[in-house]
Amino acid sequence: MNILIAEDEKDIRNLLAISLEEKGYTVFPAKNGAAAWEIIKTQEIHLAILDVMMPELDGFNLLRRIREVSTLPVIFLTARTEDMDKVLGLGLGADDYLAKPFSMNELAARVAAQLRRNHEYLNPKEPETLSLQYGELYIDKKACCAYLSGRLLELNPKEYKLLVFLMENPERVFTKKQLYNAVWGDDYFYDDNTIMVHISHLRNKIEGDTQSPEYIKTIRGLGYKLHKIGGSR
Amino acid sequence: MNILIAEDEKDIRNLLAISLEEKGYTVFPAKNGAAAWEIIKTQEIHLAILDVMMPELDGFNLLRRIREVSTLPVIFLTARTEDMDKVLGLGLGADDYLAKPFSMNELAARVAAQLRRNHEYLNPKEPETLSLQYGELYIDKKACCAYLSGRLLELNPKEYKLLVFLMENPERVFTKKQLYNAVWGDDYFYDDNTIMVHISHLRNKIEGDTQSPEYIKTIRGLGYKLHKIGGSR
DNA sequence: TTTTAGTTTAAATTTACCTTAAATCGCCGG
DNA sequence: CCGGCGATTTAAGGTAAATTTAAACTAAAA
Repeated sequence: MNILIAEDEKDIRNLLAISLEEKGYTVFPAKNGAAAWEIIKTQEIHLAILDVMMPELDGFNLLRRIREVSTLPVIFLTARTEDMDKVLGLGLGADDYLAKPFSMNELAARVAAQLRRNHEYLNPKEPETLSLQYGELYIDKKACCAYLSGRLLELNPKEYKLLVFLMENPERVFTKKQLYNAVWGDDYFYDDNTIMVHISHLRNKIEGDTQSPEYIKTIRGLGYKLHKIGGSR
Repeated sequence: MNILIAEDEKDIRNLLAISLEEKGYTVFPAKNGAAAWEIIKTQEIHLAILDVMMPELDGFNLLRRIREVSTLPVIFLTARTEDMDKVLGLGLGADDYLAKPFSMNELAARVAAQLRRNHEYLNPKEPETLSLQYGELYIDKKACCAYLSGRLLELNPKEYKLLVFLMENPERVFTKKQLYNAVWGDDYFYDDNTIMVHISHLRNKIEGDTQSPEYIKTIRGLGYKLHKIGGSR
């Protein structure tokens, strides 16, 4: 895995580089945004760590440029909380951010999380299962159709995606945010309520009794999961 | 939180000790590496601040020795930049470093960051176990389900988190405050009673006889622990 | 015995969730 | 460019469950 580090302070840059190399990553250090951009154009980079404030080309504008051509995962570093708000506010598509001072453990964890996430995204589930089944539910992915007890369900696109995602990962609890991420693709305009309404709609179409759902279970305080068939509770 | 300070210069050592004690930490000062090592072996230390140059046993070798037995967070202090490079170059696993002279605020921030980080999950090296087992208790973290003797337990979110935390650290005594921080997060207003009530609820669900609990033991004056199976008291 | 620490229960409060309806968005045809 | 339609989001009110508070009780230490 190749990681780009754009950071103007030498000590921090070295600390980051060495720590990440220890973890087995290949590191490409850059001392300003312009140098970073050169590296991105010429190397295959899998994740970028950008300082917000840098000479030549600052983190914001570098990210903007990156986003014009790719969805490379980007983690922002910043010393000031106002910058943080700005990162979020601009909605430029930073995948994560970290306030200085931070610990190497923390950074390493975030890096691993981003790479893992991106990896899952790039290699979504084994050689494409084209149909899914769970109890009386059946999905034909080629035709994008869902059936309940052999009868076609009229699902809207979001409802369909939600159901597919849950059926691909049965028994596993997802937070609303995770579901939003999986179905909508990002989490910038995320709102709890949206997910809840869609879950409600979906239940109305697949559950016999929405009061005690057979398929989509609520795990209070956590999220939802596709529930084991025949299980209690 | 217990912090070890290994620093040979008396003035600096005292300054550090006093400042950190002011912030509410318990400080264990040592005037050389050998003394520090004795403290580490006998006390429960949560973070170590090591000077690089010390008589008897220098910071590098002390860290090496520490790393053979634990993942204790370590912050290095050094006056010379060459030492800094050495800290990094050796890849010994220092979590952070600080160049002298430094501000107390800076150090306090780094200390807090390390402790926070370490507290979030006590075993950052473990590749997160997805299931936990202890006696007749079993937890499936992916599905967020707890079972007793194969039967599903209906736990509330806080009860669930509490049980997970205890099962991830069996045999270790936690104060009520530590448990509270682990489950609720550090920055909520803490109240003894809350923890006690939740422990009570949890016991009602997992203990056959709440009068002589088999799993969650009370250690009077200290806190609670997940008790060794079959052990007495 | 007195004091302190822990347990338990029930009531009060807060939070999270569900549902419905209305508002908004985005696309297609006229 | 406009109107209409389906899909999606926002908003509000209701409800149930989880959490906290409070108080009475019990056991252990001093």
